[in-house]
Amino acid sequence: MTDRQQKFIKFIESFIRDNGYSPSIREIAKGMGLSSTASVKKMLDRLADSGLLNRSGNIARGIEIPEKGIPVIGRIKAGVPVEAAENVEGYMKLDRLTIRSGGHFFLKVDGDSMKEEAIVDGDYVLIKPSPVISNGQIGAFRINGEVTLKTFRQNAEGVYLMPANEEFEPIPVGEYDDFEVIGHLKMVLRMTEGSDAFEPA
Amino acid sequence: MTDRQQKFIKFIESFIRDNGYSPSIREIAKGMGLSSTASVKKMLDRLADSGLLNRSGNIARGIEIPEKGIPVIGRIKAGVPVEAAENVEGYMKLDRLTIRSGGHFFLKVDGDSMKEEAIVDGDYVLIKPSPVISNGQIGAFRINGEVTLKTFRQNAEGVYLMPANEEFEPIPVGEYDDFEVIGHLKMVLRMTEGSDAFEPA
DNA sequence: AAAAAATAAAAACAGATGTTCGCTATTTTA
DNA sequence: TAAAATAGCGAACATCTGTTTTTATTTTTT
Repeated sequence: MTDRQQKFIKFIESFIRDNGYSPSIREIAKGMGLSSTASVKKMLDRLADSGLLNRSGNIARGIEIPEKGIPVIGRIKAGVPVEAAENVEGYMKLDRLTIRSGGHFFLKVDGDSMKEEAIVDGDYVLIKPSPVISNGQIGAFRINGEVTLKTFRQNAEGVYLMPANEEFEPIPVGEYDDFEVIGHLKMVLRMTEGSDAFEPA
Repeated sequence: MTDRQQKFIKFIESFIRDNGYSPSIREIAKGMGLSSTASVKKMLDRLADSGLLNRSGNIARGIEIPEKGIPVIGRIKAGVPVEAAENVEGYMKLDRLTIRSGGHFFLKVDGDSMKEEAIVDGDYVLIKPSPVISNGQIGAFRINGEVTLKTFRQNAEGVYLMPANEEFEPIPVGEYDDFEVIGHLKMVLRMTEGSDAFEPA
């Protein structure tokens, strides 16, 4: 990718970030200091050929720039800066979930009853709503008027909600009238102190 | 918000999700089974008045639906469905980080040396690159040709990288020539089995 | 140095797109 | 029940927007 191409991409990316929709060809021309739309179109065609952006032909403001997301870095060779492209194993797009969130929600974890599962106080757990859950899966449940995160366990002795911490006792579901499977655990997310990126607004 | 308004929003949201750009008024009309663009415009104006969507007037495909993100649910009253609006404490937008990722990257955790900090094998840790780190902070380090996630500890005895697991020994930094602070921990993210939403692509 | 490719301009064109107007039917509110 | 708001249609209009064509200049490649 040439410098010039890079500049086009940057402009389009920041336009989309600022406006929520992509720029028209004339807006790109203006932004790049050009006075002809033809020049812009040629560049866009070339960028599209290279796969650096996607266009749905003839559609107004239909430019899409493929989101790479945040790099996932694996093996790192000694002496090589961690940013080195050769170490990037892939990219993680956190926003995919936001977009296709089919009723998912976060619960903020209160207490350490799932400590042995590496889920601790203050963590956010992403729950996928579902009325059923498999044996051994971790999920969110409503029992006796409270919502709790536990492992679902069902055997000959009955159904239990299992904590993952010696200090807590299994909850015998049979002893309560009020029981509901809310959903099951899909993700655990923990923000460390001073991390402002994910503050729920 | 009326049912009808809800349907408009849903259609527009899914169109944007599918295409990457918002629908034209005629496309909305078609999608909603209407034959006049005027009807659509009226509805869009009303939705915009209510703040349910944003339009930058006269701009083709300029509809934006404010992203709320994923709801964070806190206290939940007995008997109330978890989706109840009154329980939503806020919304978490995961995509904010993607956008403003200033060099952040994920490391996939290998091993259980930070188990006591509730960071386990297979977790993804988000690292903010930085050449410095405070005493007691968890960070990523390169030492002796390997990258490791540890707690940084500095006292009268020297500098150590502390594991959070009895089975591992502190690493005395002074004994190695090759040492570098890569960055510090900002987030821990764990995908549970069968969670396809965050597969690094 | 000559040929090829990239960059750019200006103008014209066609189609896509948002807006407006007049009119009617239905639903909701007072 | 009467008035007001909502929903809808169809047509006409103005603008926005992507495309194409022609020509010229600059840069890169051979």
